Amino acid sequence: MVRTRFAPSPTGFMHIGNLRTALFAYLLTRNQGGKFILRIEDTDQERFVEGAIDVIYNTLRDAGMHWDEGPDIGGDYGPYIQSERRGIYKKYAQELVENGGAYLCFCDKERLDNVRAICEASKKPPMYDGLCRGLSESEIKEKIDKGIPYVIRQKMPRTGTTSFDDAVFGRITVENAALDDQILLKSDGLPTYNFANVVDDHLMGITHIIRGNEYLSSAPKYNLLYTAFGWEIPEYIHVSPVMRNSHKKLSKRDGDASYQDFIKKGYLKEAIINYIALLGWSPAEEREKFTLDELIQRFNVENISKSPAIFDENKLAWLNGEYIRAMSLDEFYGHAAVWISQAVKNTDYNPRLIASVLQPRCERLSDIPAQIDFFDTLPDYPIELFSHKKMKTTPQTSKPILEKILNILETISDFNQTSLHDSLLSLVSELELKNGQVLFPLRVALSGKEFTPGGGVELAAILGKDESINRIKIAINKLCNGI
RNA sequence: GGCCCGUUGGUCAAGAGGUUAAGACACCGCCCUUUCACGGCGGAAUCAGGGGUUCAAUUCCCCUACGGGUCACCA
Repeated sequence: MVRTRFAPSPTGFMHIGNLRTALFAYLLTRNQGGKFILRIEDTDQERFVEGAIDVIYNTLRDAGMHWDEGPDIGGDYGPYIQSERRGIYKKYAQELVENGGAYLCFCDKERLDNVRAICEASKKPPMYDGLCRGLSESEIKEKIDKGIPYVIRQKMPRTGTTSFDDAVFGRITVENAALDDQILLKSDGLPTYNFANVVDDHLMGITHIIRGNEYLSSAPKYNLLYTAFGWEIPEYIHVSPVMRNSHKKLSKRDGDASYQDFIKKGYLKEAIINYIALLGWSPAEEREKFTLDELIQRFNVENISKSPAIFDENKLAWLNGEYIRAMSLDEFYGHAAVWISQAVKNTDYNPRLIASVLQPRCERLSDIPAQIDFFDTLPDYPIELFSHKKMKTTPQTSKPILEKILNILETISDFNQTSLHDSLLSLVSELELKNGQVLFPLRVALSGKEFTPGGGVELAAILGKDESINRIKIAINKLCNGI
C-alpha cells in the first residue's frame, strides 16, 4: 500500500512550488490507490502564523486534493502536527545513542564557531570536528551532572560511501567522510527537521517520499538514520524546483507566487492545477488540457523531469482561456459576474449579455473590468478613431452613415440583437457597402474605443435604445465639429 | 570552495544509438471576420562546447563551460 505525505510548514500562504509537490504526491497516491497524508511541520515556533493551517486546508480542498489522514480528520498514525509529537523524538534519539548511532555533544556555540572558522580558513567544508564522539561514560556523566547543555548528534561513518536510488535522479553516491555529524536533537530537547522528518515518515508508514530536490544531498544522512534504526528505507522521488527564471526559484519575494495570488488574478483552480502538473512532468499524449481525474489516471514517476521548469504565466493564461471557453454561458457567468459588476454599475445593462460577449475573448477573469469600462461612462475619444484602413472608414464617411443608423434605430420598437442585426444589415445592402463600413463607426460611437468585446450590434443591444441613440448623437456632434 | 545534480527552440517538452528531432505556449504571416479575440492554415526557431566509443551519437563515456542545490541547535 502506497502512503505518501505532504508536510508543509504553516507559513500563511501556499507557494505554487509547494503545491506542485503536493500535487505530484497526490496524483501518485491516487493513481496507486494509496493513502495521502497531511502532516503539519510546525516545530519552528518563531515562524508561527495565525490561521496558517487553515490556508493549507483550504487550498488543498479548493484544489480538490483530499487527504486521507491529517490533523483535522485524524488517522491511525497521529498526531499529525509535529508540535504535538515532541515526546516521541527524544525517545528515539536516546535509542540511537544507546545503539551507537548517535552521541551527546557538549560543545558550546563559541567552540562551534571556532571550528567553523578554522575550516573556512583552510577552505574546507565547515563540519563539526567530532570532539565529543570520543567522550567516555564518566566524562559524559560528569558534564551532565554539571548541567552543561548538550545536543545529540548523528554519528556518521568516517569511511566508505553511502548510495541510494532516487526514482528521478537515479543512483546517488556520496563519500561518508563528507557527511557532517548533524544535530538530531537540539539542546532544548526539540528535534531538528532532519530528525523529525525521518522519525515521522517511518512512524507514519510513508512508503514514497516526494519532495523538492534540495533534499537530494541530505538523503544519504537520512538513510544512515533509517539503517541505524533498522528501518526500511522508503522510495525517494526528488523533484526539481519551479523557477521564476533560469537563476531564481519562484519565490514569495517576487510576489504572486502563491496559489491565492493566482486565484486573485482571475485564474481558475482547474487551470492552475492543470498547468503546474505539466511543470516537470509530461503526459504521454499530445494534449495539454487535463482534469484532475485525468491527471490521476496518467500520472507516473518515470515521466518526471530532472531539470528545473520555468513558470510561464503566458501558458497558464492560455490554458485558463481554454477552460473559460469550454464553459457553458451559465458557468462562465457564475465566475464573471463579480468582475463584471466591478466595472459596470448601471443595472440597465444585462450582465449576462455582457458575459456572452466577454467569454470568447477572456483569458483571465481579472482582464474583464478593463474590457468593459466604457459601458458606464463613454470615454472622450478623438474622431480619428473612426478611421480604419481595413474597414475603409474615415470620420468623413462615418458621419452620414451614423445619421442613417440613427434614423433606423429610432424606428425599432423591439430593440434586441436580432432586430438590430436584421435592420442594420439591410442598411448595408441598401447602401451597397461592406458590413464593416456601417458597423465599425457604430462600434466606435457606442464605445469610444477601437477594440471592444462584441461588435456594434451586440453593444447596441446591451446599451439599449435610449443610450445607443444618445451615444450616436454625441458621435455625430463630434464629427460635425471636427471635420 | 568541497560534495551532489542538471543542460533539446524564447518557454513547457517528446525522443533512450539510425527520426524530415513530435506536440504546446509565445512570436510572425495568411484565411475567416463588424473591431479585438476565437477558430483554421502555414512559418521561423532547439540537441551548451570539445574529445572519445561506434559503421552510426541529441541518445553511451570523459573533460570543459554555464546553471542549480547543499554544507545551521531553519525547515
